[in-house]
Amino acid sequence: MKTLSTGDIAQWCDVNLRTVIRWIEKGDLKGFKLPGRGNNRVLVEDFIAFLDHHGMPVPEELQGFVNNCVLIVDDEEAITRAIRRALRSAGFETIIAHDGFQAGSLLMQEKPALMTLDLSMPGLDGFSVLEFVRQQPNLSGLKILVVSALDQHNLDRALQLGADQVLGKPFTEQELLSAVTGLLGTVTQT
Amino acid sequence: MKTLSTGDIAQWCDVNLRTVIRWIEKGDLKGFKLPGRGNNRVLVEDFIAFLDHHGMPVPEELQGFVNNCVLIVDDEEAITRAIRRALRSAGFETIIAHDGFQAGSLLMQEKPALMTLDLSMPGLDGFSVLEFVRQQPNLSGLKILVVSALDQHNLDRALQLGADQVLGKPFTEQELLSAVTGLLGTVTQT
DNA sequence: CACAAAAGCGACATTTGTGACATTTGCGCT
DNA sequence: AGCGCAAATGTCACAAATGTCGCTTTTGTG
Repeated sequence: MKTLSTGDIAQWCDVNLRTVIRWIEKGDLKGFKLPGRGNNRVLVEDFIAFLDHHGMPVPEELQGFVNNCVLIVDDEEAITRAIRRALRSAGFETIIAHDGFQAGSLLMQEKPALMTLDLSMPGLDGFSVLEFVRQQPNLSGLKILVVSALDQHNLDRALQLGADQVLGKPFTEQELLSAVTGLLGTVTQT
Repeated sequence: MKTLSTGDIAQWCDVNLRTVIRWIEKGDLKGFKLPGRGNNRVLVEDFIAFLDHHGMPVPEELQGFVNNCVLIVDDEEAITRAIRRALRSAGFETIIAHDGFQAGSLLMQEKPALMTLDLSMPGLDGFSVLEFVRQQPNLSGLKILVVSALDQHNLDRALQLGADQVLGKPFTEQELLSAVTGLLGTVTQT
């Protein structure tokens, strides 16, 4: 659990220390205070989220902390393997969940940057997953890519419920990769 | 009753050991001194209270199963309400999950001390949940109480797969409470 | 008992927070 | 473009908090 001081951040952002403190005070940048006089600390992941959110470049020293993990949720082994192969070759970490319980636990445990979600898994309603996830404040950074064979109406509904992007089945490897890199784009190059 | 040394805390907080000692000296962080030359020790609960009080993030390794929180997994509203009512009156915290995804996420997020699990929920195979949970090393402290209307053969199988106890449906409030307190008894006393 | 690793401590170096004030930036207006 | 205003950012000095270093003592492990 690495943290950064205001001074570190001031250097990375090429900005005055005073300004960093103001960002934190105003809530733009998430941080917390040490007991003493309230010296500020920022979790690396929060800092990266901050950079990402403002389209700022991530310093090389912090590249290692960039989260490029993708959770693949689908009950069909064939699909998950295909997606994993494509994403791995593009340099992403992957985890696979074959049912709702695994999906939920792995999501909370591994905190992936993106989840691919099949809407129609037996016993798991993709829409209620979307609703549930979007209610969790600490998953706010999670990108969701819905992958489904359902019609446009259902895809639209998924978007409305909080999916970041949808992909109809069948899809090409190209389409998948461009969707994922589009969502994680600025952060993932190694 | 686990304790932490100043070095541990220094690592968790990403802060210098010297600073931790100063926090303790100043009374910000509650601790006690060993006989020798006064090496410091801090109770985990005091440390967590300290982190909490200052809005600092709690390392995941420490938030495991030191609570009296029970996760109730069942798709039938009536059942979950009944269980919750019984457990609440006995002083337990409760969370409810109505499907597999919620169960998985809440399990990892809240780290309850015990989970009641229905074996036959639509779309969620209780047995595979047992298998999955018992494979996760950081869930080793979790107690699982299986609640099911299935026959003895299936209950035995659940026990074999890692359930700590089973309870046939229907059950009385008494039976439920004695099962839960039996499992948590030794762990939750504070 | 011996040895390695961790912890305490003092002195000193460095960083950080704060307030008051100067400077720059963004933006609408003429 | 020029102007003016408000918001954001930079500057500076000082006090407080935190980090560093070297050394000693304690604790952990065989």
